[in-house]
Amino acid sequence: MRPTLRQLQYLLAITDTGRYADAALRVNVTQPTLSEQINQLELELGARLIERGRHGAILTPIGRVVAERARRVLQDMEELKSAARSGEDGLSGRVRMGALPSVGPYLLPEAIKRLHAAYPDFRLMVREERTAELAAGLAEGTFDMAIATASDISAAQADHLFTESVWVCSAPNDPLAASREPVTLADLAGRELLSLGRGHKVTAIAQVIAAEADCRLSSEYEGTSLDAIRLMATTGVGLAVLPGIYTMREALRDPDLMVRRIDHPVARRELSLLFRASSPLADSFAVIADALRQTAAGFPPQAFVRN
Amino acid sequence: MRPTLRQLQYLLAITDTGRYADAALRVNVTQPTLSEQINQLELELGARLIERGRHGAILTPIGRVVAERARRVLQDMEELKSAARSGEDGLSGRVRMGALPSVGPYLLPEAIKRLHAAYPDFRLMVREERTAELAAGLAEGTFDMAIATASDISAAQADHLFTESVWVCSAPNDPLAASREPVTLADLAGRELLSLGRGHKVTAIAQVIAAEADCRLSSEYEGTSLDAIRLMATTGVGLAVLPGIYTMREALRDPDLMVRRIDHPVARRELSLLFRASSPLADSFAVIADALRQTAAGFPPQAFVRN
DNA sequence: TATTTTGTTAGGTAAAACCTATTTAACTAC
DNA sequence: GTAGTTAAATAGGTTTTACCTAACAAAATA
Repeated sequence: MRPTLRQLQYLLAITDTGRYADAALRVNVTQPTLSEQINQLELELGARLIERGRHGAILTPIGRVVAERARRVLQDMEELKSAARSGEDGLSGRVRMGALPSVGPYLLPEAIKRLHAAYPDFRLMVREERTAELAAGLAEGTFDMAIATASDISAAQADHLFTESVWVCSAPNDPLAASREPVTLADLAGRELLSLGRGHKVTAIAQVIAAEADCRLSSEYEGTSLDAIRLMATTGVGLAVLPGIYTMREALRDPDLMVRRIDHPVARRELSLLFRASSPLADSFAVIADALRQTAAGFPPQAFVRN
Repeated sequence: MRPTLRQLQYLLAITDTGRYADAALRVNVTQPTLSEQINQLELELGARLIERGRHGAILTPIGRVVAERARRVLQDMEELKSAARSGEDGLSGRVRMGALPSVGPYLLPEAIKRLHAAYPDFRLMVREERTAELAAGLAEGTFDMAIATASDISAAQADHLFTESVWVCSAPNDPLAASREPVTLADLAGRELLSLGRGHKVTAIAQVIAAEADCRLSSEYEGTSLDAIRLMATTGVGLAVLPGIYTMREALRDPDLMVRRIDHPVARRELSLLFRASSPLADSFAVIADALRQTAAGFPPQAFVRN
């Protein structure tokens, strides 16, 4: 692209030295080269920039404003280079993560804090989406990575994080509240289950459980957030089906709610860190996955299923 | 200079289209060229910018910040180009003028106003200096032009503007105040003349007159501005020697001062617009000189010597 | 008039940027 | 699981251009 950056450098060298020969020395070319390139620059810009003569080289008024702007262009380029260089080692820059809304708010704040402490230049931009949107965003490049169930997004590469248990929550006066032991599917027979709206992973799990246990899944009271269905459960309209991490973080401390783990092979959710196989951020993913696992390790063990 | 502006353009084309082939089309090169240049860009910056694959081209986090900065660099370059183009026709930009302090304040404000009305993009930067500094500044390129006496700065090319008459001013009770006719040198014999400090053109003229008329030039009360020596003259300590334009603009309306023209071939000052012969601003100089002459034409004719 | 200083012009070379054609890689479809 | 499709990468050759050395022209000084 004309003018060339090099031509601008030449112009500045002449501006600073006031003499072609000295300027040529400074930019490590011969004086004729400089002369030719400056002529070309003037031709391209359609303006006389330099007044030549025995006195050396003097800038014209236009030459002065061009030189000033040239300085700025070169400065910007230097900044670009150093910005690129800053990302050389370790984690840095803005990495975009997609996360299921049933994990993100309860796991990521702490994990981000942990990562930020170790890598101050690192910024994780999180956006909550449902499984289908995460898959699409990952494919298109809207996300660099995502936290979701690996089996739902087969196109991506997965780094397994942990397997959540699934819990059922009821009002304290509910018959289920009589025990704290894990419930069997038989205990749920005929009951009404509450879950998030269509498209959410927890809803998909609740659907499978509902089919197995022969109970209905509420479509009348579809919640939009886990907090919403938790609060519905406290009123006794049904049983909230909640994932382990959320249950430990939010439901356990609610005195108006009783929680019991569901004891069944299908009542689990394997969460992984997902990314495109072609992504060059492999090292970063390992570090981030570690941070997420460490954060998860801080939760009560009941939140997870061993292995 | 690496990276090249063209490489940045290529990066942006890929950023916008998300596909090498489409990007190549947009920047009018073939896909392999693009591929090679981007590889080189990555090598130069030492960072992976693009994640390639069947899905097309997706930017890495570092790639995103580099692309953002690239946009800025190219934008700055566009601005540089249009800045250069803006000076193509007529007067524009910041032209630096040097002027004798005995002309500048009394002639230039009006001339600048006139020029600015005709050429809105034009800015004249004026700096007042004595003859020697004007000569040096013109040679070094500190000034694009100067208003001074051509014969004093022979190295420069001159465009004659006008020839000022020289006046002598006295207190109203001075014997010289008896008439309004031009004074001869005989009238000044034995008197004390007041002028600016050493190095000023008006002082040089006063010195010649003092030598011819056999009178002293005050070194005890050397003024630094024409206003200062005018005020000294009103106190009766001596006769102020003042140039025509200043006399018309400032001295004439002072009721405590009588002014008379000096009638002698040496009592004149030829002022020219001076510039380096090599300066490419020849067209501009003609326009500026015209504006100065027109401004001068607005003064009373006594300020000047015909021819 | 000779000399020095400063930038320009000429002619040739080596590096780069590009091109066409081909190859590789990773999905998709049958 | 093979064939087809759609991306980008590689190979080999051509053109452009940035650069060099050498010779030249202009202007100022000795």
